[in-house]
Amino acid sequence: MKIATFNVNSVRKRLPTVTRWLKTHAPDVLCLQETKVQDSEFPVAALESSGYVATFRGMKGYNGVAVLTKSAPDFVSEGLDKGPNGDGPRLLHVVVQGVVIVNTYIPQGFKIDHPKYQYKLQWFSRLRRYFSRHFDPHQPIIWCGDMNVAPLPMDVHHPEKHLTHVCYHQEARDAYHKTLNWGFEDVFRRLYPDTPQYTFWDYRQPDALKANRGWRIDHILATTPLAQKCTAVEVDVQPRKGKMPSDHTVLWAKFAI
Amino acid sequence: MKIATFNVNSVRKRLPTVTRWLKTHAPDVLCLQETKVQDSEFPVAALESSGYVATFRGMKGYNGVAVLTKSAPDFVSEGLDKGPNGDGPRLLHVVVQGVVIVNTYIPQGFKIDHPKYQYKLQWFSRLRRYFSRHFDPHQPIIWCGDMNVAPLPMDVHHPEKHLTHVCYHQEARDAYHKTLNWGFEDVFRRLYPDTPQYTFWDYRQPDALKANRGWRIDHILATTPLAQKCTAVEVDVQPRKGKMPSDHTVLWAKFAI
DNA sequence: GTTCTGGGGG
DNA sequence: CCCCCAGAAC
Repeated sequence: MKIATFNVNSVRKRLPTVTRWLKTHAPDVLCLQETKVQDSEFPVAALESSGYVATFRGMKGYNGVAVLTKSAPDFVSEGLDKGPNGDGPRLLHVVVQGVVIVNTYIPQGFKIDHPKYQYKLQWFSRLRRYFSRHFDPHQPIIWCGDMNVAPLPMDVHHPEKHLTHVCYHQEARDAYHKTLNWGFEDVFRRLYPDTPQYTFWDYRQPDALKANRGWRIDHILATTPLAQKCTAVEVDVQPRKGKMPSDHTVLWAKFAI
Repeated sequence: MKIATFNVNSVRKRLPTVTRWLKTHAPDVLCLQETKVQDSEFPVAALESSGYVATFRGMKGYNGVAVLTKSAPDFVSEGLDKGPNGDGPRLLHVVVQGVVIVNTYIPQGFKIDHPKYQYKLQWFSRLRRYFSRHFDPHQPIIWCGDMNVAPLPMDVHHPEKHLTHVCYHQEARDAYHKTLNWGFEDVFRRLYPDTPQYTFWDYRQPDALKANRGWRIDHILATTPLAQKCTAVEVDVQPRKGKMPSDHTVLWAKFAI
């Protein structure tokens, strides 16, 4: 089973990138974040003709998540909680081929002294509760998406310069790790303990890609029974290098199931 | 000498269309209207590498005219008058290969009961004065551009439905013809007195192009000595049919000089 | 429909 | 830098 995650920064703007990637890589599952589109405008048809079923939950202008699968999921749920405060456009939980997949777009947090940052930190604890409430770490579960956290110094260029950045600040890393420690493993780091490899390069940073000034903030995490079956993980930089790129690129992992 | 006119509706958005057209048709002169770009942002380099010198006068967001020539013009002037009321971004007057070329983007006029319509009508009389002040009808002069006037019933689909439209209203046609009668001939009508042929199809009209519901409002006019040497005129519908089209298309004419 | 503007967001 | 939105223009 091949599963991928990609913060598209508008699924409508990135439709050619997405369909080409699906064609080339034929993943079983592609999780998207920042689709930035209302459900009524989600490009279902284009993805259908690429051979994928789209499960999506979006809103006007911001956020939005989607899961593309080769066949319809056996189960679908959205948001951390029921109701309007559940942040539907940030979490999709599906079951495909017996595997639970939780696709999240974690709040970025703006600045460490802003209420949005507290919201981000709380999001991780709410998510940990979500996992506890619904699953057991012995189940095969994948948690993936844009976590807006670079877990280790090697996961950001010039870490010492970013100590107060919402994606590297100690509290954010702690909150992320606490949720991860519910029962997940970072499959990229499992296979490549020492390889610096980014998944995001800021549009605003000039020559960010050329100079490789990026961040590893997109992750695929798996519970131990699944992580043990992970045979390959790769960051595909191609989409970021191509034309009309998202600021993120695709991360994928293969599992022997 | 081959000269063309094209309302691009943003020269930046239409750069691929323009460069492809230059490559395919190799005109001596291409006049552009609605470039919608400040002079500091005009895409000089891209047009230079197509082998053309760009003379341009634009503003932020609206209007803007340009003349592309194979070599630098011998003379350049902008606007109907000196100063801020001269409407520089609506008129460029250049001299190339001994031929005067006046490229205009005539005000559209909004609605016939609006002050903008009076401004449009006045524009034609100011332009006639411009011709009188600067030229003689015996000189070889070309006046071309987006005139925002369909001169004859055959120049608009359903003329009877557009009697109060600012581009077909009698006063607008009269104003246009009065300026034309200073000493110009419509070279398209000279060669094709009875052929309905549009140059503009409204984006908003569904299937406008397919159903050919358009307007002939872009024109190439020449003083008699030059008009007599006109050997070919054509509306090239290709750019309007292609992807990312302007709402106008290219009109070109060839002169045996 | 398509492109601008300006403002918000990352 | 690139995306969204709403509003204006044609």
